[in-house]
Amino acid sequence: MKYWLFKSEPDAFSIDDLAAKPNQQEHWDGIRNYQARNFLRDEVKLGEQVFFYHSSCKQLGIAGIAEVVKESYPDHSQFDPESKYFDPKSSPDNPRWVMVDIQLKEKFSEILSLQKIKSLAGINDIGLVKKGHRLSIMPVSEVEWHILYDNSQH
DNA sequence: GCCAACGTTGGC
DNA sequence: GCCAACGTTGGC
Repeated sequence: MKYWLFKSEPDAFSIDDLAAKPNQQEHWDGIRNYQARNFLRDEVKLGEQVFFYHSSCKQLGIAGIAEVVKESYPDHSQFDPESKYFDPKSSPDNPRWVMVDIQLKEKFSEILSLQKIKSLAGINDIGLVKKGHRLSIMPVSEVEWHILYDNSQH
C-alpha cells in the first residue's frame, strides 16, 4: 500500500470541484510528464490514498484526501483534437498517456499550508520541499503521510 | 510577473 | 547521441 500526492491548480480543478462531482469522483486526466505517467501506470493502485495538493494559487498546500477508485487506463483527452491535452503522436492502439479515477475521502477544514509542511520535523525528503518540485504525481512515504495527516486540521 | 529548475524538441 | 533553444511549472 502506497501513498501519493497529486497536484492541481485549484483554478482549473480544486478539491471543491471534486466534491461537486457525482459520487465525488473524477478521472485525473492531463498528466503529460513521463515520470508522473509511469507512477500512474505502474504503481498507483486501487484503494491507495492520495493527498490533494493545491498549487499555483493563494493558499498553497494540502486540501484533503482522496482514494484511488480505478487503476490506470488511457487518458481519452490525448485523442481529442479539441482538447488542450491532445497529443498527435499518440494513438488508441498505442496510447501514450494514462489516468486514474479518484474519489474524495476527506476535505480538511483548513488547508495544510506549504509553509507549515516545510516547518515539520521529518518532512524534508518529500518532493514538495526539495528543489525542482515539479512532479505533479509523487509518492509519499508512510511516515510522511502520518506526520502530514496528524498536522492537518481534519 | 519574475525567474530558477527542469523536461522536451530538433538540428547537426 | 549531444546540446542549445524553447516551453512549462510553480513558488515567491
